[in-house]
Amino acid sequence: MIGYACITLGNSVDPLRGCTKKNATNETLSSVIGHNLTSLSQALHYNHQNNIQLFRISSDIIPFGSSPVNSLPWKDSFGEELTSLGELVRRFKIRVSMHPGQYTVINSPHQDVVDRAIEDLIYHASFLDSLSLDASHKLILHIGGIYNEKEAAMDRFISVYQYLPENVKARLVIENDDRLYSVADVLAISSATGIPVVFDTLHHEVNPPHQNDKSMVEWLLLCKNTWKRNDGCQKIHYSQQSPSGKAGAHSQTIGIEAFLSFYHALEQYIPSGDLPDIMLEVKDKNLSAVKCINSLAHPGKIRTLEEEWSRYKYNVLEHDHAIYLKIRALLKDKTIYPAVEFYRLLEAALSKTIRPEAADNAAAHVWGYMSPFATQKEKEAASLKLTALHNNEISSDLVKKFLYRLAVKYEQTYLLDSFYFTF
DNA sequence: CACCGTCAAGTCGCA
DNA sequence: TGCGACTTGACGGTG
Repeated sequence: MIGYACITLGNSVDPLRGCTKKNATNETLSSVIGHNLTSLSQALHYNHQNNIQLFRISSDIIPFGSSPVNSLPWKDSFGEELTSLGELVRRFKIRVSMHPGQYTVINSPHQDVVDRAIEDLIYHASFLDSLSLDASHKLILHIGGIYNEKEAAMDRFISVYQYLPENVKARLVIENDDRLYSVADVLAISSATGIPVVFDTLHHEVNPPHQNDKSMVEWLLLCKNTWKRNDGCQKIHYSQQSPSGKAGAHSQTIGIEAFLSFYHALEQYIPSGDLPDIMLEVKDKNLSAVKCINSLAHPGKIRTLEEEWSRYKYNVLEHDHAIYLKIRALLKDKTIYPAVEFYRLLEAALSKTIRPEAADNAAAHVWGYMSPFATQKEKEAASLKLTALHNNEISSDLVKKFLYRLAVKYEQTYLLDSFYFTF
């Protein structure tokens, strides 16, 4: 399976809400939780409709879930919602996970930090428990800090682990990070504790073991051995270096070519029924998940690519008119399934900078959906905005927001389902 | 309504 | 001892 983390781009899932500590009244918390559970339900439906069976639930689903700031008995007051969310997860056969961030540290020398970290793990595990999910739905944790003494810090991790509640231990898996604990370190902790290891490809590239005597696939296979029957199949994190960012920064999108060569390398060592679940960590989230899934579909349907094209076409148009025409031509032949070539062209277009004339052209196409219904006032506003965009006097974001409001008003679902307003 | 500083968390490097 | 950087997306106050 291939999946993505926390956020579903596009217009089919309402973003999660949050609040600050000082605004965290019971009323606010309750309304945010209600909203967020609805959002999760939307995400599960989106994933199901798009053949995505791997999804990370955001730690922010319950604001201040492990803090005294939130004393709401949310498991009870949202019991029905949680039960039906769990049913959805099982019905859709989606494997979910949660991933406390870098600030949840159980190997700290400070007892209060450890206590809060344990509370945080309990919160995460109890959220998954509240959905009645089995132990293959995991909780991913980094090892923590080093504190000038790595051996001792690793020992502390191991001894704290022993005393974690059973429902946390049943779900806990550990991951190599991009600075401190390499896959070799994490495997050492795994052999002392039996905790399964999530292999993170980019962290491994940025922070390889000191004695790096193995290929990436060999390390990945060692991690595979740490997954036992009840844990479900091996999970890994896959991401690519952002060309513009610092080392370890995630890319905007998953480059399909590099992804496929990685995947095909795995296929040479692992039988197809036993390949790991791959969590993509990437800025464009579900968009890359769909891309990778479609690119691996072996008898793929051209219809799937046509639907993808309908979502991306105006984004492509505003980046590169020539590629827009190329993709249109590529999808003319309904007897083939040119997924990889399609995404290659898509990536080529979207990586180009937008020129004002092209942005104007795309906006004019989009405006064409609304213009038959628009009021005189809206027509005048549109004309002004499009001209200003053409002359590079206003940002295309501004024009998109204007067009988005009209698309909502006139219920242009074709546009609302597209990514034109997304990025 | 656009903009941008702030918020949460813990560690680590550097004064 | 203390402070800023690091990370992330949304909040929330300002203009």
